[in-house]
Amino acid sequence: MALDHAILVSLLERPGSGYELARRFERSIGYFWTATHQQIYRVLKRMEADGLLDLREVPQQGRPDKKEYSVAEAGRAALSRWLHEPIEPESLRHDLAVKIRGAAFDDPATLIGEVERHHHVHSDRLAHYLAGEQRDFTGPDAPAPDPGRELQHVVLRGGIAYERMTIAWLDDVLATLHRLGAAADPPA
Amino acid sequence: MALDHAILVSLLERPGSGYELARRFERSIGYFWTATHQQIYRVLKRMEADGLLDLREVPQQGRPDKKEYSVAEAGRAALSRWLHEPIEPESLRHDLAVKIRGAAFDDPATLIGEVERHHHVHSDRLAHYLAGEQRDFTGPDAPAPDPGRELQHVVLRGGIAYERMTIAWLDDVLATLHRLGAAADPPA
DNA sequence: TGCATCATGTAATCAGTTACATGATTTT
DNA sequence: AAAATCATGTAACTGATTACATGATGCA
Repeated sequence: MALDHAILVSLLERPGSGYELARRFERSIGYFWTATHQQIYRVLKRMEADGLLDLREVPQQGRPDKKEYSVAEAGRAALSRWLHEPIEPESLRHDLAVKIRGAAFDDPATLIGEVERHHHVHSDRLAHYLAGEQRDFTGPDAPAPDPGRELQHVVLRGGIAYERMTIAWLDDVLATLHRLGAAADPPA
Repeated sequence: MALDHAILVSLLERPGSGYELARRFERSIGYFWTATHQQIYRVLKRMEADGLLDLREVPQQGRPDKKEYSVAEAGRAALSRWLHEPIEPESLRHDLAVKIRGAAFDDPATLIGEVERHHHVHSDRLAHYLAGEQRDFTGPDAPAPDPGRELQHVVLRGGIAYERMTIAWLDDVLATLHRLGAAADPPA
């Protein structure tokens, strides 16, 4: 149930509405935990009912009221408890790896376009992370470091390392697929 | 629904029972896709009912019959269709990253033991992958390469790269946690 | 005698995704 | 006039996890 904890962390960093949280889950915290707005609304409601979150209805002109959630004392305690519990190192779920092994039973060249597409997506993500790192941590206009920011930065460095590793591996995959294609289908 | 496809790939590589598949999902294919036996039995039953798999009941002495599944023509076609469809590059679900950001609201030193534990697990996995690579692909007793094995190898190289990257990142995380601890709690 | 392994499953619950639904405001 | 953004939700479905359940064989 790490979505609960991801929400607690995000709301401790800054209180906000379900909508705002959903947007944060598209960037920032979403780099390492995803959730859709439907899921978020459901969980917020449950956590508020359980007393983990406080709710403040903010009336707005011409718009539906905004429900701003913040972390209640019980929520903070729940997060702390979770931080002290060991968690399992996660196991991967990697569709592309399944596809690559499956390609042995089809034409490996089928996958070249797909792998290139993934390569492109990961290159974009890397560029995006690096820009964010520059803006928020290493650039001249970055705010002064404090423990919270240091921890955010080390997590972002993890994302950067992951994207770099993935890109290098996809290069390896592409080279392998081309090699197999060339062997099966030698030039005239 | 990539579990279906992971099962198809595994059964194409070698037919087997639910029990055998469950064990393969603890190693080999399980390096990049996890599933428990309960899940596997359920999915096998459904896929057999849908005509994607063939079932052969193998009577055994003193033991319950073994149900050996193999891929039917329709299953092969379904796999091929899936290989030609684009899939979304997966988004991460990384509990530990959530914890690290959460540590800003608790004592960061809490996490040192946890991070060391993960470091240990990933080091073990890396050693295990490297031994497997030696045994199956690069060592003197490794079978001759063919396209299927080349693809298995490139997937394994991905696992190795992932573990190496993760270990290096966890070193970075540990150094960061120690630095924060030292700053908060200077030596006497 | 007890534990691990082989071999199979059901039931209940929880988490996550997809589709549907509404309605105002702001920007192009 | 249309599209994007702000803001909230329900309902149905699918997928994954956890707990429970059975029973033989073989090893220490």
